[in-house]
Amino acid sequence: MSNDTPAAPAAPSDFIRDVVAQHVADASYPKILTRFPPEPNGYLHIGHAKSICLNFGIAREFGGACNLRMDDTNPTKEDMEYVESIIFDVNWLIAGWADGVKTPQLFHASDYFEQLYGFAVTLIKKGVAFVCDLTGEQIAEFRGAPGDLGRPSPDRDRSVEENLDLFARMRAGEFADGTKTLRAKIDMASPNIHLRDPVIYRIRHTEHQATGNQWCIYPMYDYAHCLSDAIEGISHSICTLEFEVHRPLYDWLVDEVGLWNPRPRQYEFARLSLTYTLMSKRKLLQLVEEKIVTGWDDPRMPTICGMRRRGVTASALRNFAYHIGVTKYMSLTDVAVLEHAIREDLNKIAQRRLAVLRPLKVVITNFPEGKTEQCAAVNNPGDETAGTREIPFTREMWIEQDDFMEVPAPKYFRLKPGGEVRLKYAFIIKCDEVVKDADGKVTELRCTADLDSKTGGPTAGRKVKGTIHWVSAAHALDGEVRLYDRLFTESEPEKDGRDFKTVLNPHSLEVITAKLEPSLRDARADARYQFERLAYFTLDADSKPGAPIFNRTITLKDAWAKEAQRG
RNA sequence: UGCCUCAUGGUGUAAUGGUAGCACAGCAGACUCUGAAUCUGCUUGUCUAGGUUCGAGUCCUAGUGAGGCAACCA
Repeated sequence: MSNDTPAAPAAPSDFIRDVVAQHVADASYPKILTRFPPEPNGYLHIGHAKSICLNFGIAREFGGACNLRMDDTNPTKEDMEYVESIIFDVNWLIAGWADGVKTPQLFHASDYFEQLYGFAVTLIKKGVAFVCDLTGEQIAEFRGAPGDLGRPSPDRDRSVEENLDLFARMRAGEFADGTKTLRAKIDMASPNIHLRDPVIYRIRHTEHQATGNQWCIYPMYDYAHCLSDAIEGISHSICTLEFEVHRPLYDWLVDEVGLWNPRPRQYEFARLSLTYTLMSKRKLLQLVEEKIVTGWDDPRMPTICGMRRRGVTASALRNFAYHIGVTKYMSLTDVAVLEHAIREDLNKIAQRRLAVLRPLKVVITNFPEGKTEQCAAVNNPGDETAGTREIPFTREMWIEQDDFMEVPAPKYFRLKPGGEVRLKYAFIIKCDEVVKDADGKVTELRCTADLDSKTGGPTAGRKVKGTIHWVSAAHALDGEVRLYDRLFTESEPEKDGRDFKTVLNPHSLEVITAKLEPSLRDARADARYQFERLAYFTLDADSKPGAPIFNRTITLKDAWAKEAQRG
């Protein structure tokens, strides 16, 4: 019964949370510590949102914490721009929900380069790592294909002293890129290819986004990730399924360095796939570079910044993540689940407004010229505290073209010749006359209003089947409205290896000028609006004072569209 | 061809050897000054074949199907 932030939904049950719960029950770890470890080589998307919600959600539910860690071990692909966007997006997504469990400090794999170097020396001294002179091609060839056996590198039995010397000189910058690597000495005959003496350090004379020119050797993901987890005291290292085959290497490295008890363990879950959506960073980059979209934050992008600009709320994204669950099954989630989460959240918070997207002039012939009557409109029918506002009603009005049919379809109950309809929050009107231009196109409707039918009036209770929205022509504010739709016409854009560019939706963006109710002049960037009977909208950052631009987040469900299609 | 993993309605998930449930989608209906929301109801499922058990979606074996793994990427 409190007005505080709503209680967290009951923790969902999934195989990872089950493990964590067991570890909490057994007190296996002093504290549950997860981490979200993106590589700063691109913008975060809704697939990352799933992972963020999982990692921060577990920390939150089990009294733990979660580290945000830049997995920045490959300076050739990483950039500060991405670091900043990732920090912003994560904070936005968890704000008011799990910000309390986010470790204040920002972590980097690169914070540990010195320690990681030391561990590598330890491994060399133990005789389980060696410097290898093979080229990349040779390494691949010696590694062998799955099913075959690998062959050992000729350098595999170098002495500890020589390895130590060579590795130090690698660090000192004596060798060119690609001429030497440090490799773990594990098992060239392993059926798991990742165990066939994996490369753990390579030479890269490249400036690093965080460490500058301090290093010219950089650890590989497999080496850096598990040890970074261990250094931070991570209890549960949660990643996606493709790392499953890396787990034996993760365990081998942590155990060989051997400093941690309890030690971190890796768990894998299936990444998110969504219908009508591309998820790979590479493909999203392609959309940006080929200018199919306007940028990473184009409202059609499945990036967190794109969805935010589109008007999607963080809580909608979190609820979505909650609903789809966590498994090891490679599923394809219907984008309708996401859309439902968005509508559910927006329905609760959106301010209702009247706006006409495709205007048709209506003249109320029995309403005096020059007169303005204020109509009280509720801001949110589900939230009394949202209050009401006044909308001006005059003789000349805009209504939606779709809300009139000269020859009405079956079951159509909006305006038609001789028919009645209610103007929301105002009068019931009757269509007396249809005015057309030379081409026979309807240009104007002449109607009479039942002047007693306004809310509170004597005939206010009269039932008419249809209610439509409207805007006073004299008061209407012209505003740009960007109508976004899904980017692809096919639910699986890349099905059977098809090029997604062959199934782009040519109507994924339509820009129109709409007639807005005057109060929208004061629209706020942080608010969400529902243009009644149409869709949810949010103000775009491109807006200028007096020249608002609205992005359509998502349409309202439309039973009539379905019905009309059937007929 | 080797190794790893997964398989529950149309979709996503729950059921931890004991009545197969939830959500989305769909379909009906109620209500409605949003063809929205809300409410009610309905349809649809344990990949196959064996086995263990009083009892199997769950355990075992085999098969089938799907995904992953052979960057000095993560």
